[in-house]
Amino acid sequence: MKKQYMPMSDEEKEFIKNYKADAYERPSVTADIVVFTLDDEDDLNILLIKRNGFPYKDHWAIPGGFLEVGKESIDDTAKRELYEETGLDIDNIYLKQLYTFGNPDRDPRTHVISVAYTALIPKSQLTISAGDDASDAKLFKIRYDVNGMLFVSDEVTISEDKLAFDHATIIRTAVTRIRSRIDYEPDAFNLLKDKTEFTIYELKRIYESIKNTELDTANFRKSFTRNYVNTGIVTDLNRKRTETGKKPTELYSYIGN
Amino acid sequence: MKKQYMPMSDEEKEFIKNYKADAYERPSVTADIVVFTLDDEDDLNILLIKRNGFPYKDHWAIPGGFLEVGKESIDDTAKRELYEETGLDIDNIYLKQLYTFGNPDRDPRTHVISVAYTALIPKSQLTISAGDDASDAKLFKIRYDVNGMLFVSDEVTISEDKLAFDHATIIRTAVTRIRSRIDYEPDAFNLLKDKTEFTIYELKRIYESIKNTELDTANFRKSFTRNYVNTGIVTDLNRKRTETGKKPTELYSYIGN
DNA sequence: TTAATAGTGTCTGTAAGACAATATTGC
DNA sequence: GCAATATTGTCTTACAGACACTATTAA
Repeated sequence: MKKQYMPMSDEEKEFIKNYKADAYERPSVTADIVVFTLDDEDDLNILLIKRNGFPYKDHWAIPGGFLEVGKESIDDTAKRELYEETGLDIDNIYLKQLYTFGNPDRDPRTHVISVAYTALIPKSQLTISAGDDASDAKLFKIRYDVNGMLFVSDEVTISEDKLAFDHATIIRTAVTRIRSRIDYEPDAFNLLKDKTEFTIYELKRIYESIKNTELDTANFRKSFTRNYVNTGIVTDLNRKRTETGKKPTELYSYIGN
Repeated sequence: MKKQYMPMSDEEKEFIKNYKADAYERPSVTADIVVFTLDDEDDLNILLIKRNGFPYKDHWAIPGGFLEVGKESIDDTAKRELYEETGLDIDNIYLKQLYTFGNPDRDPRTHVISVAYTALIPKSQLTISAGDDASDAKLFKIRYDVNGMLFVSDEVTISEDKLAFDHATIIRTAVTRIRSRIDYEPDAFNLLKDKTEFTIYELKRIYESIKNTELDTANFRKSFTRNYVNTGIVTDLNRKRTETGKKPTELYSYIGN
């Protein structure tokens, strides 16, 4: 790790002591998180909150919040906001930086730079509750119509132009990213209910939801074996799970690398 | 494109008018650019500047500068800084966002969020000049030793722990990124002296420099033909360039997609 | 036995890597 | 012809997709 920088000369110490950050106008910085999960029908969902303050009051948005300057890294801002929103154990969560959005007019208050993150979380670990800045929080299925995306829950459907800020763009970027990453990264394991004990079909359903297509069982097994079992990323537990009326299924455990 | 947000109610208009961005402390935001080029020996180089102000005075750093709040997007900051540093026509340049670095102690002055960019520019288009904030600017070959990277020019060699801020980390991230992207994206074309008229061997040398390995001519031609010529991304000019003592070489032109 | 799902085997096409062979220039 | 480089062809291996086939459970 990089050591902390030590000013060398008295002149430099003096400069830093007298540095006025206020000399230049500064923007606000937020971390905003696109939380993906699979619902009970194994459809890909994202978490949206309903804003209860201006701007975009009563609009749906992705969760996020402002960086606490000098106290935390922007990654930690994302972790903190995710914790406040979902209450989950942050350190074992898939949370990756996605892209930084910095148009001057994306927020009507002031120039706000948004560092966007993607999180993949099994629904069983999500405790969805409206936080301080939200009057509601819900999971929405991602659907498409001629105008782009739709966000569908049991009670509400939102078209993407109704989302707060540029959050539709952020979500589209996130969906594109996880769809392309799934082909060469083991991201899907993070959506398993229990990655220490799962069947290949549970994993396959995750791939199908993310890729939005059906996969061939035999071919999926071949690449699963080659890429994960044979490389040691996944261990065969040599145990089976039996469900009524079906042939028992082999169980695997995700080790990682 | 997303329409500009229009506040709906008088209440909301009032809120935005009275919004005090200063209520919360804000960080500074910079765009910093890792500029890659190939030198006359076809080695991969990066552009570094020597800082002439505190902090890290007289240390080498990647070019960059502060966002002008409310006036430009963070992408435009990167373009502007790159223009100020190299004087080149910004609109035809490969400039892509890399990653955002936001540790609170990466700059001793104050909390500075750095949105890092990668640029790929042919050396013939680079006019290297020290700008306002630099006493020198130079291209450096990237070399490796046991401790990590070295940056080597004719007169100077810098080990990565001598770079300003966390710029060694940023450069390492950038190198890793372009090395992996080269296998599935047509980034290499951006380093051609003239992408409207080039030979397959000029392109091959760029691939070899970025991947840091020798490539088989026959196999390179096969994938070049399949991925670029047959897809229309590259046109065969049906003309040859003849050099003395050698079999003439076919010329191609990059169209893009 | 049968319905339902788990799991295997085979064939085809494509692509990557190693490497041999042929082609065209200036001298 | 020869040196130098350009270009083509062949062989092997890996892998993805399509699809037919076999296996094991509960009822």
